[in-house]
Amino acid sequence: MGRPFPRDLLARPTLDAARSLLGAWLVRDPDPRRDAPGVSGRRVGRIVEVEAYIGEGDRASHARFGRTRRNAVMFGPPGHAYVYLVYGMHHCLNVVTEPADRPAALLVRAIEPILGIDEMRAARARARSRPARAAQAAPTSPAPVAGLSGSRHPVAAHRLAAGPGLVAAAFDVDRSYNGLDLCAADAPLRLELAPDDDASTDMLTTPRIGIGYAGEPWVSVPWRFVMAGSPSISGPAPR
DNA sequence: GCAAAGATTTGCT
DNA sequence: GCAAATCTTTGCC
Repeated sequence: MGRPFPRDLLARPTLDAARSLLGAWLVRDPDPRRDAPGVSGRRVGRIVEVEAYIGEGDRASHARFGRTRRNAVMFGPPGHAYVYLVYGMHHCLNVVTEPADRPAALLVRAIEPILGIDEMRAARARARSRPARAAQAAPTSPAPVAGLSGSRHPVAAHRLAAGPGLVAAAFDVDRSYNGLDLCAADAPLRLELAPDDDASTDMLTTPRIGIGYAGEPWVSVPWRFVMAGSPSISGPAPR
């Protein structure tokens, strides 16, 4: 078992928390209460891309509407999962940051798979073959054919979670995990410190993706953080 | 009560 | 490069 991720690192200003979260591990244990039949292996990946959403004034953040039923978790204590559905089909996983009553979170945009590659492939196949609404229903979907993604070619291992919707699909994250404490050592979905503090990797910052509606300065602030050189960052596969 | 848009991904032209 | 898929949430009447 790895070391649970310290909540203190997430209770700080979100841009600082982002640099701590980059490189951390996301761990997903089997969860028989809600998993599809056949899910038995642990999934582990290294977070290589996150985006910061900070405060009610951030016109790109869901918190811009003030506290609502959807975003209530963002207003809660740090270290919990904020999960929502975008475009009616994809789930997105966020890690809440900053002290309670200050709505902020980090969107997990990409993960480098470490363990449980086959389980991730199977989960992505399931996510594609059923509507998002059924994701929360009882675990009755049939086990998919191992190794097939539904496309002509199997997805390369390093691209399995290379995007926010793909992270949720590969790790079987849906709204049933909204509010879950990701710093708890016994949570089925949780954060862990990387075994070796990998300070060798450089971090890059860029503007956030897919928030053109927010206008300036929000479309330009460099609040997207990526591990330089990772083959698993979102978007077209890097050469 | 209804219309519109969205922190995306995929496949086809 | 563009559009479709899909459904919840927000905003306005």
